[in-house]
Amino acid sequence: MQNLDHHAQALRAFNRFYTGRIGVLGAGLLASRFSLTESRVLWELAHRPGLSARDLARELALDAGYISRLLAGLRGQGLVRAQRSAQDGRQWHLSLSAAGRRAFAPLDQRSQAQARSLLQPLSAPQQ
Amino acid sequence: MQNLDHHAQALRAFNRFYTGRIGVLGAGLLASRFSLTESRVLWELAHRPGLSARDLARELALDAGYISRLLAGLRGQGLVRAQRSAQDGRQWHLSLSAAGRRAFAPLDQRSQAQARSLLQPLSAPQQ
DNA sequence: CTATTTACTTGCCAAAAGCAACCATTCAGG
DNA sequence: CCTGAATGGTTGCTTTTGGCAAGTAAATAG
Repeated sequence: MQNLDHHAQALRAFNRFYTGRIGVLGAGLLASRFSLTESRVLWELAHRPGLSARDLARELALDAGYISRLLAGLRGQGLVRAQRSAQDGRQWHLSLSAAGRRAFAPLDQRSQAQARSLLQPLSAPQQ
Repeated sequence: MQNLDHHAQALRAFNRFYTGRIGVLGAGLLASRFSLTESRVLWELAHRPGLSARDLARELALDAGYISRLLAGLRGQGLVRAQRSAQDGRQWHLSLSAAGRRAFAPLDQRSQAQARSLLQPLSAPQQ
């Protein structure tokens, strides 16, 4: 199921898990209308606008084709905007639209609220 | 499909995501013959023999039907044993066979121990 | 200018997992 | 003791998730 050449990225992802970003995402997700992976995409775009599809694929360790479809869906809902890169016409700089930010913001806030209780026990030695 | 189960579904998805990270990390080790969820099942049975299918479904936040199929597969491979409960003829007490322990031991040592410690804090506060 | 690489798309497919209907067993109330 | 509801598990079916490979357009190396 997973690709061997994603190894370095997987490690980065794991690091992010420890720094709390993934935990933050996960906590707030518990009331959203987005799928888990959609939320991960939205989170990335909310916090790092301008990423390309390929950046997302690497960052989230997902298949490029799958990302492409996800993004098509989010664009279709008017949540994500893409503008073609001036430097490289193959790339599209992605960002949340105003509607996307509106839709994602509550999710992110809920995340913050629960982040501590979720992440704190992680650092403690057991339980 | 809406309100009642949304929370549970999200939790399931989050759990998979959570463990998915760990799986990606230890991909080299875990990639062997077991899927991530199979590994979780094996871990539970390795450390808490005697659980029922329903216990597993709750513990791992997975669908009962899915668990049923997973277990059928593991039983079919001779890795898991089931004996009908004397107190309740509907239940089956599950445990690893000798072959199951042999097959799971290496995985357990490498990756699964930390997977468990990471998962632990999640189940209590979120549930 | 051509060949190759890169970013993304799309068709196809497999695995993962949920849902609902079902059977067998247990259990609770009359 | 019955009967109906709850519970544990199984099975048919479907959706979701995500990978792979082939294709297109754009960039870049030679």
